[in-house]
Amino acid sequence: MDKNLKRMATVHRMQTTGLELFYKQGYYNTSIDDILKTLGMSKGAFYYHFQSKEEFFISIVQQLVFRKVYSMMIEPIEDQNNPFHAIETCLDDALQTAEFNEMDYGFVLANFMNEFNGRNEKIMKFLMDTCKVWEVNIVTALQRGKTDGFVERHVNSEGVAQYIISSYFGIRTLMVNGNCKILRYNYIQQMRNYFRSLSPVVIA
Amino acid sequence: MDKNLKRMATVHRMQTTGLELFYKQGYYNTSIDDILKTLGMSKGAFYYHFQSKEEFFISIVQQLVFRKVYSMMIEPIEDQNNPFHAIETCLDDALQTAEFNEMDYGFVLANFMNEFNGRNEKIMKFLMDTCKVWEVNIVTALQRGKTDGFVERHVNSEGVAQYIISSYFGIRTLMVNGNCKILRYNYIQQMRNYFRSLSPVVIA
DNA sequence: CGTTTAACCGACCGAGCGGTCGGTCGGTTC
DNA sequence: GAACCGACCGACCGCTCGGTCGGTTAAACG
Repeated sequence: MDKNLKRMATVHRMQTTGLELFYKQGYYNTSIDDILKTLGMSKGAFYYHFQSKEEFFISIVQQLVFRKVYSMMIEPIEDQNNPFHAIETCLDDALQTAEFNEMDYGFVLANFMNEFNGRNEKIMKFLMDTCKVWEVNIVTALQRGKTDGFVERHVNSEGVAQYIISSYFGIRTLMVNGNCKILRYNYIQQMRNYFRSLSPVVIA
Repeated sequence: MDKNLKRMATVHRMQTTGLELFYKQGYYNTSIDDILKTLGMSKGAFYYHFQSKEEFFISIVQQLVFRKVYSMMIEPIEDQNNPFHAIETCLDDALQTAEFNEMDYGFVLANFMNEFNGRNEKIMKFLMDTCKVWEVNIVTALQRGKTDGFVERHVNSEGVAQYIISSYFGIRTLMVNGNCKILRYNYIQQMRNYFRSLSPVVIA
């Protein structure tokens, strides 16, 4: 038991450090030696715990990325009444994290999807799955919003979910240039405009 | 003169082939030897014409990417009356190109911005500049649209331009998963919704 | 005709990469 | 206390990559 705990702790430490470096420098631009140097560990330790660099990364996606996307991008909109309001708050929070240069897991996803596209199908599948889960959950929230009268009944929920995710991926790409604060402000403002066009008309 | 022409032709051929491979496989995943093999040329020829891989890429951005972004993403919206209609048509055309797996230069930009972010500041600058020119031109089109009565006067043109580019970058990221046709259709549909919220209210 | 030169060739270099493997060492078992 | 094992070490291997350099060739020139 104690042994098992130690093993898990080590593996987790490796994954956390790995993700941090992969996120900052990219997968292909980060060598295993880079990670090991940061960890103060050796090649032997790495290949004792993981089969290959690829398997290591996949374990990171499953153990860290997927869970974090779930807890940060999905759970906050699950039990809210007004899906538009929930989504807006959630994305604004995520962008705020991004502003302070910390890892924002929505973007981690987009980043990696761009890096692996056409280069590693196996890894792409895991990333796409995570993305799809996000999309499906937004659709669910929107559908519930329709019955609750927050969302116009005729809107195409899949389309809206895709548009939301798209704009989020895109704004994060633009934010790498700096000016994060104003980009974030403008983004939320425009998202509100967009959501307005999807809301039932208020009869004053 | 004849010599000069030949030189230019060779350089151009190298740039075109280089961009194609860089686009398909990524910059860091494409070796100079890959490109030279496709061209049927030698290392010597490459380093005769270009100082380094980096300089080679920058020349591609300046000579090909910037010009193509200009002619495909900017010019089509320059002399149109209704900016929303012009932008919609332009982006729909670009997505159609993307659907058939050809190079779509809006995405080329986003792709490379993702790849070089945090890895090569010099190259990033050139890409960001191109992006900024695109943004500025959308802003110009929107401002003109205000005076012409197509755009609500109170809208934040910079914010709208950023939101448009963001959503475009993002949808292209999603399109790498396939389902391009439906993604494109949904995207244009949602963009129309969004634009509706920015148009002057029609008094029936 | 010989000389020069732009354009190109391809063997080679050294650094860095992912991955292997023989070995070490502290703790547990019997 | 001998045998064993999980966790980890680090030298090493094969390979790829960006970049170098001493040629070669064909056309232009005088």
